[in-house]
Amino acid sequence: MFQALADPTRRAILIRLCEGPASVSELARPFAMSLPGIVQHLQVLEGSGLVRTEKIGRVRSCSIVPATVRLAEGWLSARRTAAERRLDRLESFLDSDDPPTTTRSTS
Amino acid sequence: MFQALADPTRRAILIRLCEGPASVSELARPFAMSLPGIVQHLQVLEGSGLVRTEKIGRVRSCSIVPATVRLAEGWLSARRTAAERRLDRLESFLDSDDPPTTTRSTS
DNA sequence: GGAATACTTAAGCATGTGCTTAACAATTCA
DNA sequence: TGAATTGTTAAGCACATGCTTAAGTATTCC
Repeated sequence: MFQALADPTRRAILIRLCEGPASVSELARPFAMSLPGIVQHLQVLEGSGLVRTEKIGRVRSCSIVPATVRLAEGWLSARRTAAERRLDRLESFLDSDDPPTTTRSTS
Repeated sequence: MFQALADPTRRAILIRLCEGPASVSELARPFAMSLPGIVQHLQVLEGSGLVRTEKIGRVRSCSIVPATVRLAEGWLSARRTAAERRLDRLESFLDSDDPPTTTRSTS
């Protein structure tokens, strides 16, 4: 998932898909890149679950999957809040003289 | 930033750093990987701004930078809400007969 | 049917990434 | 001082990644 987000072209494709579904060649138009190149990026995006595609007739329609984006978001949020929570505890420990609830070093 | 998050070892390092700062060799301990390998991952993490390091004496102390994590989170959040907003408009359009506020196709 | 459209597949190539080992600092401490 | 600890640098290697071109395969439209 983060692997899929790591490439600027793929992020640009995601940004475009926020405005609505698009065909492969519509997605390719803004880029100075061959169609197969774009298709390969789409495969990575689809493999990560960030994008869903459906072929109707000869045109493949691509759309973003918000739930998967939210998943990545949730991962980051969990880490960040854990880190911040720790910093908050540290801060309040430094501010007051009250003994903290639990620590191992200060027996 | 997403590039830095794309590697599982680096994500594991981040998870560890949520619990507090750690030295390079402390970070390396859980992994079946040489020290230089870990150092290289730390360089990527520091380059992305996700981790801050400071060398005191002969030990380098590494800590997570929540603000940068929040930045990545914000990027994802912006995309997701844009995509969801569009889907909500679509849904309410399908549910009611009221004309939507703005669209280009239905002049 | 036959030409145009919209992709798809396959192959190949240059560069990037993740890792290793080996050798080299720099710091601490007996 | 000199040995142990902690990290750094450099080189090299295997494999992954991002791209290309060339040649297919469906679909649609005339």
